Parts: sequence; structure tokens; C-alpha cells
Amino acid sequence: MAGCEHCALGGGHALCVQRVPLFSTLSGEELAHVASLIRHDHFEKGEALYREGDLLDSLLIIHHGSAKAVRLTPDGREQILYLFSTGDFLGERNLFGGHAATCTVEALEAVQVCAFTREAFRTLLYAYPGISVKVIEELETRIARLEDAMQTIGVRSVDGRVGALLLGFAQKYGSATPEGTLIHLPLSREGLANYLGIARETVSRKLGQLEAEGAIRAVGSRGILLLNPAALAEAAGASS
Amino acid sequence: MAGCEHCALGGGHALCVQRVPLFSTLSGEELAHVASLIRHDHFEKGEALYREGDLLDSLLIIHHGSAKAVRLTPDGREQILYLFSTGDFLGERNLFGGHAATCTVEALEAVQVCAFTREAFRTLLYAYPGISVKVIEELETRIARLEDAMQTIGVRSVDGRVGALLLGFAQKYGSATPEGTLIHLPLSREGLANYLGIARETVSRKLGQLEAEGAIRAVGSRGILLLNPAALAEAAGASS
DNA sequence: CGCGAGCTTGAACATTATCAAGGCAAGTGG
DNA sequence: CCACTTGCCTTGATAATGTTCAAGCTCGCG
Repeated sequence: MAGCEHCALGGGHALCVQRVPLFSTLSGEELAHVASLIRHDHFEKGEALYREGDLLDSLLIIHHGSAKAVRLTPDGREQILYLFSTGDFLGERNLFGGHAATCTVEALEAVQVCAFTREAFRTLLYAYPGISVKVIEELETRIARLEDAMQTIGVRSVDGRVGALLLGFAQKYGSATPEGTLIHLPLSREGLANYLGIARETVSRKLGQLEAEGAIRAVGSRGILLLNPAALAEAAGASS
Repeated sequence: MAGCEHCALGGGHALCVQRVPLFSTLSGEELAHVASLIRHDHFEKGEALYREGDLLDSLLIIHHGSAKAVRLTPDGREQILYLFSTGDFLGERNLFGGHAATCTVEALEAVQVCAFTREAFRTLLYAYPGISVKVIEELETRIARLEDAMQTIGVRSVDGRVGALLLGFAQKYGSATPEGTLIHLPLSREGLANYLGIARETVSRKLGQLEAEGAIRAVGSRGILLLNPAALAEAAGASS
């Protein structure tokens, strides 16, 4: 059986399928079956996992690395819609309706993915009905994330957006230190700008301002130390 | 059997369940079974179908009328996330995870809904597995809408947002006339502002500007005649 | 006819984008 | 090992854009 090589490698390495909430209801034996259906792929930084308009025929699970889902706006800029990292899955949008991909997904760093073909996944759905419910739940989660993002982008002042973004990143990419939470940003300033829908320069200025206020401290170009989360939360909550 | 009274009323009136894509794969007999599980409810304009934080236990199908899904932002304004009208269904977010509702849904006019209890719907899912796939597809559609909305709100200039909104409304609420498409707005100016994430006054100004340019013509307070859709499309596509 | 809610308009103000110049850092080649 | 180059980031000045506050208007309704 063509198992998941990545998963087989490295000592206490868990099966990649175990990392996906989708399969959390399955037994070890079933997981092994699922894993046997997996094939692999690898992308370098900057490479596209797929592009807007592609007709995907696989479900992708990010085994290691991170990626951004972007969409080109009519005026030529790009809007980042999601950030994916280890354990997230994508491509589910295209498995059923036969729709073309609605956004381009590009690797932010080297990315290893585990993939199911459409057929393999459909087989799974019939074999393990519980997965359907999991898919639905996962989609609901993604909707919730989008709703949050939309509320953030749509209404809050720019200060608030920046604050909310940093707090969000702190949970996802942060690690606790004696001084506060250290965030390793997954994006450049330009990336942050595209995520927030504002100009690059504005990101710089807002971060500079927050640093001047003592709420954060820059650590290299991709590191931010959260000194005063409460100040950010306040910015995120108040209109100015 | 406690059938769907609304559906039974009025001559060639279709079963309300037929209006929902969810059940499009079912036969007439199966539809009748589904319809037998339905109960009803009615809401007046301004009344809430449910509120943020409620633990819903039903799937609601809008049989007649329209409603808005809103979320209160930290700074006290409201952000409109969706508009629902006849045939749309809602509450699916809360059927599985047992999550509380993430937004408040309020009737924009008198609304009649058909509802399934959670149990009834689960029963259906097991009886007719095809419904699961439909649910997934429908969720995907909703995600696509959100992604569109996010791109619109996040990046486009306000002129572009207004243009895109009008074009979108033209498809959903428009009727063709010799002079152009006549849109009956489902929202007040304040509603439009909350939907677009901008100030009331700005909506007035932009609409006035479009009217001055001859792209649209106001017809009463809730009517807009689209004279030059191309001009709107251009605004929606260009940054300024 | 008069009242009130919602809409429009104006002017001052705040914020952000844009344009432009300069700095920092990492990687390159001598 | 150092100067150079390149890409990315910061900072400043200016102009465009939207918000806010305030006043007046319109339309529908009692």
C-alpha cells in the first residue's frame, strides 16, 4: 500500500491525517486506511499550490509549512483571504460542485502537502459517513473565521484592525516569553497590508506608533513582542 | 401528518421545501415526507428571528419575506453580513457543533419561515445521504459569497463598493424596464451604510454623485433605476 | 395640515493613500 | 573581509478621501 511517507518518517511523527479534525472520529485502523489513499507533493516558497480558475481534483492537507490564499482585485492589488498552516486543509471548495478555484494559494515557505484525489475522498465519505458531518463543521468554522475577518475589515478603524490582527496572530503564531507573547509574523509588511486591505506604509506607521506607545516591541523584521495586549484589545474595541 | 400549511395554501403554490436547493435531489414523495416534518413561524418587521448568542435548535427556511444578519461591532455600530430572502435557509451553522449563533437575524419585512428541529433534520440526513452533499455545496456557496464580500469591502474604493453593491442588487432585486433595471432596495440608506461599512452620509453622497453622472436615477426612497450599468462596473473595477 | 423619521447637503476635521527619499540588512562578488 | 547591490522597510510631505457635526429638507402618515 502506498502509505504516507512523510508520516512514516521521523520517530514519534504522527500520521498526518491525525492532524486533521476531519478524521478525528476515525479509529486507528481506519486512519491507516485513509493514510493509504494519500499522495504527496512539495512546493517551494513563492510557488503556487493552485491558481484562481484551476480545476482542482484533490483535497490538500498541509503537512508542514504555511500558505496564503489570495485574490487579485480589479485594481491590481492582492487581497489575502486566508492563511493556512500545518494541519489546515484546503481545496474542499472544489471537490463537490466541480467549481473552479476562487483564489490562488501560494506557499509562504517550503510546504509539504498530503493530498487525496476527489475519488479517494468520495470513497471515504461513503465508507465513513461521520466525515460528512466533520466537513460541514469544518466549513462552518471557516465561515465563522470569514465572518470575523469581514467584521474586522469592514468596520473597525485601521488601528483596530492592526490590533485585532496582532491579537489573532498571537494566538496562532505566538509563544510565551517572560516579557510577553512573541509573535513570529508569517507575512512581510506588504503581506500584512494586503491582509488588512491598507497601504504598506500605513502598516509601518501603525506598528511604529504601537511601539512608541510601549504596546509592542519589534524583534527583527518578522518578530513582534506583545508587551501590552490590553492596549491592543482596547484599540481593537474602540473606534479611535 | 402535520404538513406545511403555508405550502398547502394558495393554488399553484409549490411546497416550500422545493424552493430549497438542499432538497433538490429528492423525489416528490420524499419531499412530502420532508414537508411533514416542518413547523412554522412568523415574524414582524424589526423582530429578531434569533439573536447572537442564542442556542438555535432549528434550521429555518425563509418562505416569504427578507431578513438581515447583523453583528454588533465593538464600537457600537452594526455590520450587516448577509441578506436573506425567499428560499434562503439559515441556522445551519448551529445544527451540528452546538455552537451559539454568531449573529443576529432581524426581519426587514414580515417574514414567514418553515423550520426543522435539529432532530428532524438529522433524521433527514441519515434517511437521504444526498442532503449532506447539498449542505456542503450550499455552505461552499455561502463561503464564496463571503469571500466576494470580503474582497469588495477590504480593497475597493468606496465608489467601487457602491457600484458593486448596486450591480449585485440588480441581479437579486432588479426587474427589467424599458429604461433599464429597476432595483427595489431591501435596505434603507442607513442599512446600505452598515452593509458597506461606511457612513450614512457617504452613501447619500455617492448615490447623488452617480445620479449626477447619469448612471442611475432615484425612484422614490427605495427605488433605483440603473441607467448605465457599465459605468457602475467601471467604478467597481477601477480604484478611483 | 403638521409632525417626525429618514434623507440630503455643507463645512471643518481626521485619517489614510500616494509620492518620494533615505536607511537597514542580507546576500554577492571581488 | 569588505564594498556593493538588491529588496524591504521606514519616514516625511502632500493630497485625496471619508467622517463627523450640524442644519435644513422631503416624504409619508396621522
